[in-house]
Amino acid sequence: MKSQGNAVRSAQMAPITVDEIAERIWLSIAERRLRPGMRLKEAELAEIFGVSRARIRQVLTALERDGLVKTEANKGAIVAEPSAEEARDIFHIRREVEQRVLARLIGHLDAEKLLDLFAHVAKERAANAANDQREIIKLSGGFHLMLAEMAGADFLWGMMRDLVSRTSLITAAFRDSDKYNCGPDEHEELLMHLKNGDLQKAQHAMVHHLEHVENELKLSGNPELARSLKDALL
Amino acid sequence: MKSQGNAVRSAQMAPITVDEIAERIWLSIAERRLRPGMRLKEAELAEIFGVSRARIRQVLTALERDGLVKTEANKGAIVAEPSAEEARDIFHIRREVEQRVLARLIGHLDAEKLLDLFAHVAKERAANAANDQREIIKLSGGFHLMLAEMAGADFLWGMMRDLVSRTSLITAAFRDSDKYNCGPDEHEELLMHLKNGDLQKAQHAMVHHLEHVENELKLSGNPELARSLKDALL
DNA sequence: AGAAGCGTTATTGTCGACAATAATGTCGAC
DNA sequence: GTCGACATTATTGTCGACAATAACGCTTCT
Repeated sequence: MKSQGNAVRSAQMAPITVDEIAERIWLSIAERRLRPGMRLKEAELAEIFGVSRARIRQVLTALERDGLVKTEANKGAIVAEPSAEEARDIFHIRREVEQRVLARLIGHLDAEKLLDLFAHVAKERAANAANDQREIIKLSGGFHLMLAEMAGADFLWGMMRDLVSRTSLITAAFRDSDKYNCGPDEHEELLMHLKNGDLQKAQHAMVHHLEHVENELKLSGNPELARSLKDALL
Repeated sequence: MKSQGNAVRSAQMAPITVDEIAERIWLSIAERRLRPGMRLKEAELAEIFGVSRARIRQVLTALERDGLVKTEANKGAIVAEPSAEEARDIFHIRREVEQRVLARLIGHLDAEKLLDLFAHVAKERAANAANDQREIIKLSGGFHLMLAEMAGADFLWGMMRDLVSRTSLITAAFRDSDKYNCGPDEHEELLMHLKNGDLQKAQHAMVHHLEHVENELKLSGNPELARSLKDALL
């Protein structure tokens, strides 16, 4: 079929932004619709999203910064293929960063922010009830990002965006079950400790939460199981 | 004066790469020739380096990723203005990442790599003796990056590149003396522990080293001293 | 039949020109 | 004289076209 309208997005509507495209791709990776090793051709993406290649190039640069894709000079971009070792590094560093976020947050945390956080967890719960995978993924990452944002620490926020992205990829690559496991219960428990102003317990809950997520992955044994075409075919 | 040759780099020589331009700017920032808050106009940079604006745009994107510049939509890029709090966050995270690097490195470290590391420190010593600031800066960061690279951990290496860049900026912004202080002695001490295969001592030396660097900065008291015009005039 | 060299095609990299936006300066009204 | 609206300028954002490079298939020789 050679098309009648060549782009998915029709003509005169407001063009999609770089961030929106990046999020769409991120979600596709997290949902395992885009698998590690898959090729991301610029022209193809440009057509799909109805934008110029220059836009797509910015998207790919951003995705590479967040560890979701890997680009090689003159060879284009593929969905990144994290190793189990790398996954452990990421979780290790993430635990440290998240603890720092909490330490910085506990200072300037007011009633309003706490309410927003609880409201966010409520949304997570709703998404879980509705079994809306895409929303679950977005909100799970969003919770951790929200903490970093409220902490008012730009550097840590940037780190967290990176780490959340990479965690999404890792989860997509190494979980075996289909249920996404950054559940609202542990988030809420964390919030209770924050509400009480107990940094130590909050940090402990955070570490436990992240270890829980990590332990549900099959990072043991085989370093990386067949995901790309070449791996699948030997 | 309206010029006779409009670019600094003459015509038919091989064009400078994005990475080279980024390094030049990084060094200028680390040497305090470019101060925090200074505006980086694309056209200006394009002229200086004799490349197109598209190239410069890539450079600025990379520099932003490493925390050296901050860009605002439709308003261009300026040299980043780190706060003292941010500086402390960065050192805190850097200590954790560096320890992880060492833990990963200690496994596959052979005689050849160790020799390369000692050779690198020797170069640092030579640069210090010659008082070559630019070389000192490059080699100091390079040592830490070298450790990450030898550890074979891509993720940690990316983190370290980011952290080293940001540390350079912080050092430029907050040190009062002119002598650069990531000295070869402490690097060599670290190597001795690595040579002995003593991870604990190596990590301890690393933490001590980084704390030493941090403590030589004036991060106390005033959150950030006047650097931009608006700060200077209140 | 297999492999190496070559031409073709597909894909990424680069650039210059134009559009959109924000900053600046100017004029006029009160 | 000062404030506000408007025109002008400077700067960034976007795009389409072209160049460079790498992947692929084909032919040919052994």
